[in-house]
Amino acid sequence: MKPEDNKPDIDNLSVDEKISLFLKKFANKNTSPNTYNEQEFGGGHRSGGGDFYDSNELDRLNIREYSGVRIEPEMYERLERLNKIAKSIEKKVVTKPEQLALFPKRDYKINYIAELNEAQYLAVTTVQGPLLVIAGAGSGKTRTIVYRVSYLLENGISPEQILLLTFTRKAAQEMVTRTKQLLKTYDVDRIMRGTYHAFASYLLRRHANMIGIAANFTIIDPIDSEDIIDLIRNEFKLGSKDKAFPRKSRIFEIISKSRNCSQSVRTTIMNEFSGVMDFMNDIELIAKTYQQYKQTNQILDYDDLMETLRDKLRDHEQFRRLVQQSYQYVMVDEFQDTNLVQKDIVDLVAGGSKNIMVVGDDSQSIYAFRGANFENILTFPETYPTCKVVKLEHNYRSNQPILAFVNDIIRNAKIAYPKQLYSNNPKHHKPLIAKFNDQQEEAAFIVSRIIALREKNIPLNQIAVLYRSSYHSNFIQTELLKRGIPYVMVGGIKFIERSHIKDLIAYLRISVNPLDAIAWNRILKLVPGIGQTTASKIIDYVHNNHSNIQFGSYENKKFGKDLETLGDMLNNLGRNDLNLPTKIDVLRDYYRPILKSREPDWELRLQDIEVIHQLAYKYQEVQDFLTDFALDPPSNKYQDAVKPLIDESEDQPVTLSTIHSAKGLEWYCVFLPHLLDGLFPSSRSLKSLDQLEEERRLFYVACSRAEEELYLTMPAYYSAWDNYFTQPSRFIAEIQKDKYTIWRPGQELE
DNA sequence: CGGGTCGCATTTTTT
DNA sequence: ATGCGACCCG
Repeated sequence: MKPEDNKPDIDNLSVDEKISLFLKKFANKNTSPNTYNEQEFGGGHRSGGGDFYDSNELDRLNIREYSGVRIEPEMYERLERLNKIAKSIEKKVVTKPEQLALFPKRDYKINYIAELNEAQYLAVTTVQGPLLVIAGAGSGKTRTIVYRVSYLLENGISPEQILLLTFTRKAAQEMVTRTKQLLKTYDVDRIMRGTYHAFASYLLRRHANMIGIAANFTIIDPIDSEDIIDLIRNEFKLGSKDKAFPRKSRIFEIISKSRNCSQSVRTTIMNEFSGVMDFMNDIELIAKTYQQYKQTNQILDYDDLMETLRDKLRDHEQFRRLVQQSYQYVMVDEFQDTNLVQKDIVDLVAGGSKNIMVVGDDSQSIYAFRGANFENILTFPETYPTCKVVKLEHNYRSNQPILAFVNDIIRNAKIAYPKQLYSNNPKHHKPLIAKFNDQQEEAAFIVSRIIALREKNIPLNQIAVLYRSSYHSNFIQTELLKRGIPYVMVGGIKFIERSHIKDLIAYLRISVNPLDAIAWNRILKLVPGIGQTTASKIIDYVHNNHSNIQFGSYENKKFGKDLETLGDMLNNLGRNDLNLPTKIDVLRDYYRPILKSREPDWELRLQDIEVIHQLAYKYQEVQDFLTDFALDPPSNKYQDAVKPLIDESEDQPVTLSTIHSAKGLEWYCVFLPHLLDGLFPSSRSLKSLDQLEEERRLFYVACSRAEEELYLTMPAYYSAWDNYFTQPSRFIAEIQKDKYTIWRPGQELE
């Protein structure tokens, strides 16, 4: 049967059937003779239960059989320079607490010496001057920060003087919550803490007058940014004929990357996006116009928040002094993930007191693709020559065999601070590596192990399946559904990015700022009869009308009535006597028919709006609500609220997550599927040493999430659109063979 | 000018 | 499957 025969019925197929259809399609695919190995697969046809790969393959893994990455001469220089710095820190490592306890001895509520290990104690009590804390995976990093905050408070530092910068709101909140538990009598809530972006938005709004910017600027997310780029491209009629012209998402990626790395668009394209070199001038034009557009419309995107704060701190002396005086003790979490602009901000804020502590693990830097510069942490000792260094290497998470495996991953890294994690937990077996005939068998193995664990009374929420890319979860999901195991997915599609949520937010944005052209453009096009051209005209009209929301000159058009209804609704949203939940009610009544006419699953989407409604009770001001929504795209909590995949059993769900979203978390047992070379490391990363190194760090992050059990699995083959992968990941091949166990088909596990 | 339909390319990771 | 852009008709 040809897949095409089924096309009309595809919606009626079960997930399983759909997947098997896909498989058939892939099996018929012509594959390049270079990568496809006839021998191993018996010509690609399965003929009943046998194994189609050489089961001894895992025994023979050898890193020399993998094609290496080309390394340019200047790369060697860089490696040498960085490794020199990395090694030099050994001289700065502090060992003696007595010299550093600068505060007078006093009665502490907390027995710091007893409750912390030696390295943690040093990190906690070294509070004057710059300090670099290299915190290996699972080494009690959060605990150290929490105790350090307590230590400062107990020594009479007022909470307002402490600044705690993190990458997620969750991390910031967790630290404060734990500090509160530790120290009940202090006003911990007055500590200034939050994400870089929240901190920037707070400072910029609060001191807007002083630094000469409008206090009511709009913060836009990347989707809005792409919309602006689209507008610009249409305006200039760029690339309308040329199929190869990059999409708005790619253009935005380039612009953002160039800004995060503080380099020109031209340089960025030449170095990292050579595929769009032909459109260099057009992209530069778009980038320039994009910046101007935001400026005229008082809009800041994520990168603007960072850049504006950096620039104002650098150039405005009064502002800088004020900020420096406000925050005498600065602590920065996950420093390896900062980009150049964020590093500048940190340096500027801490430039007065120089009481700055950065915590991070260079081996866990996995965000270079969006501009994170892990050299920031490596070069910290250069920026602050007098800095002290503490290394946290005692791991409280994983057992010794897993740590031995994890240490061996980092041994293969080309650049890293030297470190060896160790643990007092010697029990349990080595990580297990297994290969299967196909993805289904792999998934079946994983799920049966999950069931076995549950029978051993390991709660399901102590188990995670972590993968390189979100689409790698398909087979696992299918299998979990089939066997009735509840699960939650972390990462993936973001709630905030769904179009109906964006629509709702756009209405609210206009009620706060009637000059918000992006929001106007979005919602005007929802009115039947209004397209791009008319929308632009109406936006101009509103601007020239001193931003009064009324459409007098359009009342005779065929959409005049609808426009009037929209205007009335927006005016209601702007009323001061209605609270936010009531406004959402108004909004929902207006929006429901629009949604119904546009989306077949409108009822489901309406439920999402109910979630917004619930959230709205927490806010007094629409502005605050919008700021939070723009800065803290809350993916996880909404999925919790919506969670369609979990049945109502009392079972806690298994976690499915991308490795990126799993950072900082831990589970009793972790499965890493799809470990084929080309998938992980991704074939796209094999072009440069930097990218390959980052993939390895990602592998390190993944493996170090496991407390007691770690399973590394792979199917015998994987076909992608243009590629075919069969070789186990090189990251396994480069590990010493005594660090893991190979599973043989049919072998029983305890 | 708006809106529907068709065909094409597309998947890395996301605060 | 999906989203985006090109193309065409009213």
